[in-house]
Amino acid sequence: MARYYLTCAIDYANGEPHAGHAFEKVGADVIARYRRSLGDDVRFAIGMDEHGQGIAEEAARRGSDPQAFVDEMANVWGGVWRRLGISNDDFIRTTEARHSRAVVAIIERMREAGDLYTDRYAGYYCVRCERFRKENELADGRCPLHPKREITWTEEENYFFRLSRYRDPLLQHLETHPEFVQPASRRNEILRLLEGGLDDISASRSRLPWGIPFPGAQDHTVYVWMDALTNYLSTTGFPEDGYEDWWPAHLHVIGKDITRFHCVIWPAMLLSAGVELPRTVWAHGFVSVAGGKISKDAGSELNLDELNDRHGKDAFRFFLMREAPWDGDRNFSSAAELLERFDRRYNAELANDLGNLVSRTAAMVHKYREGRALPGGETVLDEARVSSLRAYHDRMEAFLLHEGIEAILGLVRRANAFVDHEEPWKLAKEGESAADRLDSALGALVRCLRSVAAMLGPFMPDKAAELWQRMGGSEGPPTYAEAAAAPVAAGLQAGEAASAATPIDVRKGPSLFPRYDPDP
RNA sequence: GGCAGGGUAGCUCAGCCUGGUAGAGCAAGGGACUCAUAAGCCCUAGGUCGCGGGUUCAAAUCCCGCCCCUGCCA
Repeated sequence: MARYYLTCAIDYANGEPHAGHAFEKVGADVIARYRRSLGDDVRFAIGMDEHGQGIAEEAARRGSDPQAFVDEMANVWGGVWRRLGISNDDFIRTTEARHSRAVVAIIERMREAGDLYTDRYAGYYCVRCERFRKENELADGRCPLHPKREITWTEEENYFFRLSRYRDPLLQHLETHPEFVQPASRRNEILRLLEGGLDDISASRSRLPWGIPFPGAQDHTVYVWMDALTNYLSTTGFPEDGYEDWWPAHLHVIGKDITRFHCVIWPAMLLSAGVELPRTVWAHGFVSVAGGKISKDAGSELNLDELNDRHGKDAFRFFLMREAPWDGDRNFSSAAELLERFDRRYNAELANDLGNLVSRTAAMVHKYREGRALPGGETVLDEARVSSLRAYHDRMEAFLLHEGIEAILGLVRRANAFVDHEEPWKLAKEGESAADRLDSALGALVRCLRSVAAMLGPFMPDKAAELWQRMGGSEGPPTYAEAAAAPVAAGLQAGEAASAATPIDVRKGPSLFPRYDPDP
């Protein structure tokens, strides 16, 4: 069984999660579930970044002890992810002992490699960015990203990491591994950044107690980004034996705003420490409202739990993946527009197209064949089904999740047209003479819905499982193998997909996606 | 300021690489049907393809300039 380790960026524990965070978690979860549906042994890790001055200050502001504060935040965030159906196998927190052990280990390896040295640093320090800014980087004497914060002149003796030394190796790695940074637009940005040269960066902070003590200099703490990045390694058990069962990671899912940390600093740290590099860093775009990240402004109208409850969590997951491209951005002009599109998509695509297809199929199988769909012969719908499976598989392997959904919906539309074209109700009236044709049509529809369930599983786990079971599937999530989709996944001939079908007992049930009628 | 991507039907976008009748989905209007969640199916879009030049028999599609938006870096 192939192993597959993927991660999300860990979240900074100084505030509440919003729809933008959900976009990343759901996308990564879709990939995790997709890999599982293919039979991979998946490890999916998410977590919290709990160190740094920003946390210490927020805790103080709330009159709380930092540890108590991050404990509370971990509960809040973890709860949200549970309600969204995020199937993470681990939840790493940077205040855990297993994490600081890994951080200390990697720092020590970097030191042994001769990549750490001490120097005096002076500059303006932005607490929110957790980084120094040069004078010419300031706007009106403040950090351009956080203009509301005072920025303070700071001088300190720091440890530095010889990042500059890794410019050429990194460039070479990106050249020889084009899949390392994706999508390609992000890779180009990193290439250009590297071509411009790299400065060494500080690896420690003094007078900042809320962090991991720097090995060999207990009055310093490890630079928060180096601390945070190492989480990907610490969930594998690094540096203990056996961590290589999961490392290198196949995929780091991150936001496009932190590519430099994941595509430059992190791999440089790993190169320095003599640890293998992750295979791919995927930088997704943002879901935004009125041009800004979804946050406090839109937050009142776009509360995550309310969005989750509006049409059910699976519908919300579907909406996020359907509406926003996984390789780009999606801006809504207002919170109202977002909700309107959510409602429309829900009614048009889930209730009308898919939900109705499920009920009309189940109803016909019961009305004309007492609930049992016979295999019948292959139809044009089987051809459409196989090509959808192919397209879906292609798109999902390329991490184009929104296009994967499109492949599913295309098949659903096709199936509805197929019903109207075949007119099974007429075939039923014709009796014996049309019996074969009726069986073929109903069989094709049931096979189609089984494949839809398999493809939909990563996006809408509960609804897909329900659909799967109604269409004669066994307990548990649908898989490629069982959904007559295995030949496609395995690259075999298309025709074999349908021939595996045997009589299928179909169950009727309440509407899978009841139409939403907003205050008639 | 440098680099990258983008500006196409009311909305969200595809097409542009490999020039030659402008497409899809949603929303809207009409029709035939009845298995179904009054859902589905079929028909209906006359949009200066950001602006101005150029190349060509022919440009949304290639070249040049400009305007606007977004991102990365300064």
